[in-house]
Order: sequence, then C-alpha cells, then structure tokens
Amino acid sequence: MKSIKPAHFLTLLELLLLGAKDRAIQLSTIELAKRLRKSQQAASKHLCELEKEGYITRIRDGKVGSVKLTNKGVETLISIYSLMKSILEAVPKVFEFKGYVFSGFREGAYYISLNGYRRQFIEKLGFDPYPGTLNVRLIPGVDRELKRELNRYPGITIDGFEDQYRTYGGAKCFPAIINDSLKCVVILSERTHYDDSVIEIIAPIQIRKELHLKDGDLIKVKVYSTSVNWFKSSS
Amino acid sequence: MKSIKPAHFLTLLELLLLGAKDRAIQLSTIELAKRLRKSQQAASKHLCELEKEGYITRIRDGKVGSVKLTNKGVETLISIYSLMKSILEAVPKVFEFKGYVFSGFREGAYYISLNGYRRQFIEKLGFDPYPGTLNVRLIPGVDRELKRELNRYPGITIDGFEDQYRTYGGAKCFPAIINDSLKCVVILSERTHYDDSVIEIIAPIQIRKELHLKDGDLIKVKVYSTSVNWFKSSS
DNA sequence: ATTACTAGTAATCGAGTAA
DNA sequence: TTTACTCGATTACTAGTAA
Repeated sequence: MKSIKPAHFLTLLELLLLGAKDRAIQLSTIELAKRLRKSQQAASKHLCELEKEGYITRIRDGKVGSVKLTNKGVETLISIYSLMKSILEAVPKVFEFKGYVFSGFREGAYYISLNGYRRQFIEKLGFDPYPGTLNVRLIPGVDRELKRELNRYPGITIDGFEDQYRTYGGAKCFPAIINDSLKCVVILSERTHYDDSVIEIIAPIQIRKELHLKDGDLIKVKVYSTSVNWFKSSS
Repeated sequence: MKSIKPAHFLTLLELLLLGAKDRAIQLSTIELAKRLRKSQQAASKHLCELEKEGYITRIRDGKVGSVKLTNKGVETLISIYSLMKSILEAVPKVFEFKGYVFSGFREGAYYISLNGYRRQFIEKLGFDPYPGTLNVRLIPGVDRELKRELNRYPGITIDGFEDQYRTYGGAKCFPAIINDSLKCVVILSERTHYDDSVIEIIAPIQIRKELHLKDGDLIKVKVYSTSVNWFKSSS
C-alpha cells in the first residue's frame, strides 16, 4: 500500500474543510490555490493526481469543475484522524502485564536518591520513595509494546535537571498495583539504562521485603495511564 | 504566520504517534526514517528543521538523541486535528438565518419535476415536492458562510443522474422550518444556477401560498443539519 | 472565464561520507 | 555505532500560455 504524498494530504484536507466529503463542491483551481497558498498550476496538478490515485472524483463541465472526495479519500483522512485522536484524546486506561523480578546494579537507587529527583517525587507523587527500584523484566510478546503504549499518555512528569557535572534526563510516572495488593509507581525514564523489556518500579517502602520477592519471582502489575496520583488523595 | 511544511507535518505526526507529546523519546534518525519510508538523511534534516522552527526540542548525548514535541508542535497538531474533528464528527446542529423571498425563472420547478430527482425526493424525503422552489436571498454578512457550514454535514443525499442528452448534478437536503411554522427542506445543489447568497427550499405544498409570501418578504429559516428526515416519521 | 500543458526554477531527497 | 554534511538526482513548484 503506497501512502499518500505529503503535499497531497494537505490538499485533501483542504477539500474536506470545504465540504467535499458528502457532496461535490464547485471549486476552481484558482480558489483552491489561494487557500493552499500555492499557484493555480500546482492546485490543478494536485487535483489531477488526486483523481488519478482515486482520492477524489471530478466533474468538469465548461466553467468551474466540482470535486468530491471518494470513499478512499475520506477513509485516508479518517485513518489519520483516528491515529491523532487515539493520542490527543487518550482516556485513562489500565495496562496489565507480568514479568520477572531481577537485580540491577543499584543505579536506580542512586538516581532516586538524587535531590533533583527526590524533591519532585515527594511533591508530585506524594511520597518519599524507598531508595531503590524494583526491576521487572517483561515476558516477551505483547508486553514489549507496553512502554510504547504507556508513553502515549501524559502520566506524571518528572523533569530533568543538571548539576555542575552533567545533565539528568526526565521521566514519566504511572500509578500501579503489584499482585493486586501493593500500590506503587512505574517509572519510564527518558534515558533509561535498560532496554524496552525492563520496567522500573518505586514505592514508599521496600517492595521486595514487603512482598517477600526474590530474583526470578513472577509478578503481576496493573498500570494506570491516569495522571492523577492516588498516594496524594487516598491512603 | 508561516504554515508548517507538508512533509514536516507527517514527521511531526509520526513523533506524536511515537509518544513524543508528553516526554522525550529516544529515537534514532534511522528508526524515524524507516517509519517515514524516507532516507536517514531526510529524517535527520526534518528533525533539524523542526527544531529550528520550534516544533520540537532535541537532546543529543553521544549515541541516540531524544526528541520531544514543544507546545508549538503539539498545538499545531491539535489545530489540524480540531479542524478534522469538526467535520468528521460533526454533531447535528441548528442554523438559523433570514433572507428575502424572490422569484427565479422557474428552473427550480423544472428540475424538481424531473423523474430522476422526483423519485429520490419521494423515497428519501418522504414527500412528493410541490413543483417549484422558494428562492431566498440571504442577508449579507455571516449568512454567507451558511452554505459552506451546512456543506460540512452529510445531510440527505440526492444522487445525480444522466439521460441521453446531459448529466444532472447531485444535491444535499436538510430539514428546515420557515417562520417557526412550516416544515420544509433546504436544497443545496452541487451545480447551482445561483451564487452562494441564494438558498432554495422545497416542501410538499406551495410555500408561497401557504404563508402568503410575496417577493421581498423577509422570512426566518431554521435548518437542521441532521440527516434524519421528519417528514417520514412524524406528521 | 476556466483548466492544464511546457519549460525553467526551487525545494526535497538519497548516496556517499566525515566526525 | 550515531548524526549531519555535500552534492547530484529527483520531485514539486511557478510563470507563461494554449485551448
């Protein structure tokens, strides 16, 4: 499937805005060109090509012709619209995944303890995190898409900062529950030291001890795409 | 205000889809190029230019850089999204306008009487129209936008047809009420013989006689953008 | 009026490649 | 590995103009 040309998309969009979705509109190439801020010749070419590629139908009778989007044309616009909608109007959603606990090299603990981050955790998450992260390796498969999915939601933003030596990247946090019992927060770092199959989790207390977890244990995590944090409002 | 370049828009859209709206995402120019079906060089150039024009911010540290949409970038996408939304998800709406009754040259009556149209009126509108149209000249001003606005709605479609001599264009119909009393139907022809300031109205009966209208009379019309016709369901 | 052709120009892209 | 440069090829555009 060949995709629509960039310039053609904007022309097709303009035709949509002019009402060519449900009926033919009378439209001269000059008028169209004015709206696209292009020459009359360019508008004419666009219409010719859009017609040839099946996005529009045209009727020419003497003077100004008329244009109407075809099903293909409307569907093309709708598919792009739907993509944008899924992100721009994303509603809170629950993602559930499973993974195995493993030990990192305590970089998580180091970063979490940095004042630049810690202050934001306390302010935005409503708790002072236990200095250490629970590393979870996702089960291969659909889970690999999880981080990408989650990233489409605003979450709770942790800003990056810099000291005199280096810069520290930002992150996004999402409220979550481990094994249907322990409230925690999933952290997605802008610059993670792990690949996409690893998720890091923090909580006010030491998760490993609380749930008696050891390396290799399988846990279930429910992540909420909401940006409202429950540590701040409920117990 | 300079508008975004066509090709840049698609790149910006791709970044949105990758989740760069609310946080920086790690993304190589090669990965981006693959998604855009362009070369790595083109992707690199797009990112450079989008950054220069303030649509994105980039962080480069050694290996893969990361990208995040700026407010300007997100707003640009949202404005395009909103335009599409207003048309693709248009909700039924009432338009009210005023205009002066005037006499045409009875072309309306001729067209309405054609079997190709008349059959569709009976089937789709639920009535056999009086053979004649009420011509209304809109009061200059915002009313001039009315037809363009209405055209964004599907309405009730009357298909064009052809006989052995010529082709006849299609039209869209919208239920309407004149002077808060008489139910009628506004017709927007694909190829109208009038300019944008004129609206044609049909009804099962002769509107002029029923409302005692003569040329120059001012009438008020409420048009409903719904595609459900009330002649078929209620009295 | 239109629309759309031709020809010349400007923008964009891709291959090669340096840092 | 990256990213982004130069430069030749390709594509998209505008001006002029015929139909």
